[in-house]
Amino acid sequence: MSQNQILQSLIAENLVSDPTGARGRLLKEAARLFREKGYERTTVRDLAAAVGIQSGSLFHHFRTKEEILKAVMVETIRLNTALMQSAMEAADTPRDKLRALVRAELESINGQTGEAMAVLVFEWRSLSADSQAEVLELRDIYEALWLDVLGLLREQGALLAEPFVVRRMLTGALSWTVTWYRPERGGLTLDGLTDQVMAMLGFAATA
Amino acid sequence: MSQNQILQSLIAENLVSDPTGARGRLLKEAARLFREKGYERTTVRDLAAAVGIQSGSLFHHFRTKEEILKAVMVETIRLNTALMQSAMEAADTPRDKLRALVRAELESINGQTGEAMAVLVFEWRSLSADSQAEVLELRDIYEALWLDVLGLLREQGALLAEPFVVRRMLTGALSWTVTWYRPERGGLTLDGLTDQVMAMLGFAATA
DNA sequence: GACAATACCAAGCAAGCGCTTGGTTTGTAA
DNA sequence: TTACAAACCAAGCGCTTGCTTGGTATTGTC
Repeated sequence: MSQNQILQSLIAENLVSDPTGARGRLLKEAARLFREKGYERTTVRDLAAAVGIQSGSLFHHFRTKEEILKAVMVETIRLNTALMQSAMEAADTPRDKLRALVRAELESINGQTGEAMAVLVFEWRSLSADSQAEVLELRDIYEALWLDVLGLLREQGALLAEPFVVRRMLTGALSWTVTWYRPERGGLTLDGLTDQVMAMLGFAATA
Repeated sequence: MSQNQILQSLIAENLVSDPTGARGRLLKEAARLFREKGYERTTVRDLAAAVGIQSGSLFHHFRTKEEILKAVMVETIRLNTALMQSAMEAADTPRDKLRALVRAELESINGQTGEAMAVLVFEWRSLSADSQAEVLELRDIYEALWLDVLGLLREQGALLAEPFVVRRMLTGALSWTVTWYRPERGGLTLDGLTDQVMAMLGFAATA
């Protein structure tokens, strides 16, 4: 299934908003602004202006500002969980599955959903405790994908460190790319970057 | 030189504030609050209350709230650069130097200066562009320490990936530990965590 | 073409924000 | 004891914030 097909089916199931609709457009702009200026520094007036309405009109679509932040996070996780699952299923060996996961996460961080992913990392504390708990549940689903694959590699002896530690290190390392990786300037492509990550873990690049 | 000796000499040179003095205590509380609630959500009234003065009195010590954030970051970098330099010089082989750097960075992130280090990572955007430039200059000094060591290992063939990529991945991975590593509960010590990081990079633990 | 429901606007409220002001206390040294 | 600066307080100003309110277009449905 292509990336776009996955997105379409999630929209059909009402799990993520159509980016061409009013709600979807707002969430996209919100992700951009939250990443650019941070959640706190982004005012409801900024958000409204970004989609061309009055600030008060926002509250017809969302009850609070925080609900917007939460929606950005929830929808991002839903989309990326689906993308990862699909990427992983397409690979055969544990090693290739790991590469697929790394590649997929790098893509979600540095591609279309990059702004929303950065928000997920950097604006976590701005969520209320209740919302944090809800979002965490969703995250667990796709963390399990990683741990399964890393566990297999560990059994094979291809990994010297503990799977749960490696996953957490990779979470940090891959998220952090958002602060420095610029594919447009400089020769490192997404596949090249994926190779570098695999090499760092001791897996030589495939031909 | 012990950690404490390094701190004392920096205080003597007026490069960091004495943590027992008024300014030092404020910076320590500021780091705690900034990390706990974020810079924007921390009010000058919070900061003042934390050291037992009125909010207006803060501005006798600092001209603006942002100046407090900047001071937290600057002093943290100064201290940690000194600590890293010292840790690295004590090691002999490139491999041991790398381990010393990893261990030192994990300690600064998860030890005494942990709150300030977390602020450095998560509140970066709250600094004005001018302040960012100033702080970046300081960072470059200790980034060079890492790149030197990683470059040596690369030449030796002990590292499969590019030094600058590895350093950036490690920055993310090690910073991220602040969100999950809890030495007090759970058996993983700081040395154990350091071993795990080295193992992830393909370096087996020494006896 | 009537009628809801949905989407929006214009205006502004109450609270909280960073910071300023004018004046008082405290520490230090001659 | 006096002199003076550093450290602090009490009060509050001007502004921005998230959000509410009462009303008006716009849209889809039969």
